[in-house]
Amino acid sequence: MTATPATCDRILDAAERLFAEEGFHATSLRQITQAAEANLAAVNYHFGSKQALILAVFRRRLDALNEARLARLDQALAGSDQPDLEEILEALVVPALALTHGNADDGHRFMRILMRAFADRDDHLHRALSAEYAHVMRRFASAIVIALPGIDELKLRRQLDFIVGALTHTMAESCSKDARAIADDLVQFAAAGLRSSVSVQKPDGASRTLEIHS
Amino acid sequence: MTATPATCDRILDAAERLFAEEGFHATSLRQITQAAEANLAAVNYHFGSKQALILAVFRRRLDALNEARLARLDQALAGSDQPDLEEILEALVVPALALTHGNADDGHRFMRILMRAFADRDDHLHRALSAEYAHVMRRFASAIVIALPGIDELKLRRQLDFIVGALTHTMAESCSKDARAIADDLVQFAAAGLRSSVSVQKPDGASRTLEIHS
DNA sequence: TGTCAATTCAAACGTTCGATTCAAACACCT
DNA sequence: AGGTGTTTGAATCGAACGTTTGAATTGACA
Repeated sequence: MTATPATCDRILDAAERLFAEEGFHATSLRQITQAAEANLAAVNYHFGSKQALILAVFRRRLDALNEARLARLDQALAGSDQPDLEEILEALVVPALALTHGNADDGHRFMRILMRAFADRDDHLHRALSAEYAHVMRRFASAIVIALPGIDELKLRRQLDFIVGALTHTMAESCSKDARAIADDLVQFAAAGLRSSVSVQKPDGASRTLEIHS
Repeated sequence: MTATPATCDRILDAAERLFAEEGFHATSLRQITQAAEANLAAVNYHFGSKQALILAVFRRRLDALNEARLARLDQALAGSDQPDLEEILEALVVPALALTHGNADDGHRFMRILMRAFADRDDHLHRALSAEYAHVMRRFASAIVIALPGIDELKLRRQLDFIVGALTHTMAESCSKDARAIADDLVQFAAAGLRSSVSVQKPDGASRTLEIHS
């Protein structure tokens, strides 16, 4: 299918850039193939259809992103019986800015695409995205339950959505040079938010979290 | 311009629904006018162009949303010299779910549109959106600085982006019947995140922040 | 060098798009 | 009723869309 690296990848790169800038439907195959210096028919030859190209652009990075997240999560959990919450959150957040494998704007662009995909009722795309994300989020939820025993799991699901939303929105809006600082701030912000729901839930004196009062 | 309520508003309603479901570019004027039981030419007559219709759909709710936010913010600030952080955050979050003025799905739909608009490099739309949001966010940042004196203002800007991203993402993804619980969780989550950056910044004993109530 | 499969190319297909036109229908005022 | 400005209707425009086709080109192996 995708034997040669040349045309096939040039199309993926051009499509990713244009999709991020203009959107899926607003970008024509003629724009993509022109930017990729490829023939118009090359898209349907290599990918079958425009919809399949969208999915290919999408999977190329998201698969790697979520794989990196889970690998880093395993690493964070391997240390001890009581994993560090901040390390878990870094496993969720930091790989997102490692998307910038070559061009420094790649991560920024892909976050825009990610936000579009979330916003789209594109069905095929939205379905595939939600399914894959659900698996990853379940893993992270389990890890956080270990790090913060007693946390309400329904609330945790929502809070994970908060974190993903904050990460996606902020990285899509901000320039990529701030990505590292954003990630650090988000980890701290999210850790405090998560801990707060535990300390409210378990007001018994032995709470190890949040004992900075007056 | 928009004297009669009938056709003009029917078009706006249909456009909002279709934009949320299909996206701006994927929705044709023919779909909109057919759903609105109006003539194709009515769109260009009433709004001038498709782009202007998008802006009109957008402004109709966003103006009201941000107005409600600022009104509730003023109310939260009027109470005392030391405003309550949770009340400020509620002023940011709660009006978003009050968008559901008639149909319960309206707010959910509009959040999808909002996310699309953020993701779009639509330029006119993105520019107008960012400008209007910047004004509101500046007001909220000032209020939070009063509620949490000593907070780092650059970090606060990022944290406000976290909150807006979490709100938009979560309300767009979840069904609207959970909106109230989501808002409550988000306020608590965000308040803890904001307070954490202050307590880290000012570890001197007299920190008045973070007094775990109840 | 000849062969064959993989890839690229130019050209065209039918469809749908946003926009425009002009006449008919409507509402409102004197 | 007659005149005026506003709104809708049906038809049509050129442009751009995604897709398809079949011939030209390439490159590896015999």
